[in-house]
Amino acid sequence: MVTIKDIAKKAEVSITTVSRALNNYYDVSEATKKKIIDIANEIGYVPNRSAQNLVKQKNNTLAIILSGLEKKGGKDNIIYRLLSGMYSYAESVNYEVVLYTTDSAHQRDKTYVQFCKEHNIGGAVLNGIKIDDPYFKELLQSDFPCVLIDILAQGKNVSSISINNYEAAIEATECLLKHNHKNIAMINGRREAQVSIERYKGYVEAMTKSNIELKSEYIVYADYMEDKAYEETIKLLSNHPEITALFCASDMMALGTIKAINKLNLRIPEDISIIGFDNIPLSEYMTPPLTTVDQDFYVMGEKAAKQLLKMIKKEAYEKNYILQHKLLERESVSML
Amino acid sequence: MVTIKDIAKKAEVSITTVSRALNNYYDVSEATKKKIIDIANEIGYVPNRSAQNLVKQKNNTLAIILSGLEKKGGKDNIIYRLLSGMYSYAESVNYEVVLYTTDSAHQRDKTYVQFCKEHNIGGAVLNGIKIDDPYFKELLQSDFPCVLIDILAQGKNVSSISINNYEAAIEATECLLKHNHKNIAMINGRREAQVSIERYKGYVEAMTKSNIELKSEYIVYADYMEDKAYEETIKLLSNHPEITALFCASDMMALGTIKAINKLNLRIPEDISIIGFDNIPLSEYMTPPLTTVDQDFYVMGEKAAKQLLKMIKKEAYEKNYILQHKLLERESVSML
DNA sequence: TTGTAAGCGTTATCAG
DNA sequence: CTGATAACGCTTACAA
Repeated sequence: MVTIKDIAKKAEVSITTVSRALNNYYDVSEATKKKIIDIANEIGYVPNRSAQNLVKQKNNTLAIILSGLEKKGGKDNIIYRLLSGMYSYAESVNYEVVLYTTDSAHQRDKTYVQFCKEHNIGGAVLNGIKIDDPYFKELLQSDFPCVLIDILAQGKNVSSISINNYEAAIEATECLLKHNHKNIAMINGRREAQVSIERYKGYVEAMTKSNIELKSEYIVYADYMEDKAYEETIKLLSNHPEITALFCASDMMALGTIKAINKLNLRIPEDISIIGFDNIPLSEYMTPPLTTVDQDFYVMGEKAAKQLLKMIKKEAYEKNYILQHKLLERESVSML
Repeated sequence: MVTIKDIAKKAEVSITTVSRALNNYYDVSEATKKKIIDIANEIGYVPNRSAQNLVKQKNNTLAIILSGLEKKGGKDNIIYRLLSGMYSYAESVNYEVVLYTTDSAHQRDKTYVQFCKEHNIGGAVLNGIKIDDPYFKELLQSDFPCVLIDILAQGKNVSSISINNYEAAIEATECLLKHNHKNIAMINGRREAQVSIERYKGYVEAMTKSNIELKSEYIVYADYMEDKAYEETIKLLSNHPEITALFCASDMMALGTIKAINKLNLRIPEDISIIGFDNIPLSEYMTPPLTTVDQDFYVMGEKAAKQLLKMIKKEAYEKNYILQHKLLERESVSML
């Protein structure tokens, strides 16, 4: 390994001078600076991050904590887009990103806080974490800056980023309403998840505003899972053949729902209209192309990193940042 | 920050003893060990990775070097699956994974070798790197262990992992042949890419074995890009209406091809049969579901990490590891 | 403009 | 079984 010592020896100066030259300090003569840099390049010197991080008590790295990188997951491309956006911004400000998952945490029995301390993390972006995860709570109580995706922030060093799920759900439901549907069911995600609650509220609001009586049997929960949505839809439509439209709280669930509808020999959108949420890449390739609410996860990742940096640098930041969403009307909804 | 010093003070022992107790050395009494561990937990001690890495001259981390995390990319889910597999294995052996991209490299003007040295990387898995990338060449010549995805290994500390692209292409082409197609065109990737070359050879072999004359006009290159495949297909089918089947070297290109076929008012598979490559999540949801060659990128990522670890530990490893592929016959190919 | 020396948190060597 | 002490590669007062 080539170290500044080697450079110092070769340049016949002290390691201090080398360090200063390499870090572009003001108080070193042009001549020596040039000599040192030349030698450094010549012998292929690369600074040792561990040593740097040890001595400077901080470390230009951000963590992204995810619920898991699953073998079968990733179909929705959400994590990929979040990650890309985050990397892109982090890179532009010379930060690095490390990834940690709840799986690893529980497998290694290392809490998020431990992970962050160990790696001298500046702050973390969290996605897909369940709010009752004890490690999550611990992290929020620590004073690591955290940006939560899709969960409203509470706590002193915490901020959040999401779209306005309530409004988006209203728009989605109203789209169905506008097409004269009245018996509209909702395939929701998880009862406890904030996004699900918001989307449910939006659905309720739109229905109520149109003076349509709510039926609790029309609301089912499928944990954002394709398979479960399939099963729930089969049950739902078998028991309630009067239903003509379905609002799914995620495109992944819409996928399962569509399978169920096909299985029941019903047609989309002739018999059943369907609207999704997220705009996953698949959605535009489905038959028919899925009408859905677009969320730009790439931008969300970027913003999250940006937000985190502000928090780290103690600059002003928005506690709950709202991103624009967009209803994409494709072909899975038809007039009744 | 809580350090071993703090623990030492509280336990009234030396830091040496603390270190030994925490690292579970044999030569420390049960009593003191317990005391130390209790105190460590009590005051929330977390080891400092930078310090550990500095003193132990190695670092349990692996790099994955990718061609880029693009805003619009990731639709094929390949990187996600590779990453998941790699993380999964790395985790099981207590290694960490850091990610680096060619984008960052060129943007920051930091070569892969520099990145690896800086981070004290044990070895790297590379995917999607162009073989004429100078940083890539430099890395191969350094003695960092490298595992290449889809590029045959040459060099002393380099190994590779891929499916048998030649065989797979034969199977794919034969599938078309078996359905009585003769005018079979190929939408290939990049002329210089090894996988493209192998797949091309397989196509040629299958065609030749069936005594079908090869036509160079039937081979087009679309850089693995959806849009380009669209354009090339339009041109190809317009100029050669006798073509009845298309072998696409990737599902992403098949996507573009399908769009083109629809645009030309032809039907799949009645007018044109089509076969893809990769088995991306989208492929089974297309209309009709795409017949394609399945590659298990999750397992590929796992194996790559496993291979890398063997190399790092100087154990025996296979120079070119071949993974199983599988032809998935769905509904985009029909009998002529 | 340059050098000396201390120190970051940890592990490892060696002596007791 | 335990403790001084050096060392890892680097930055940063402070001194010259």
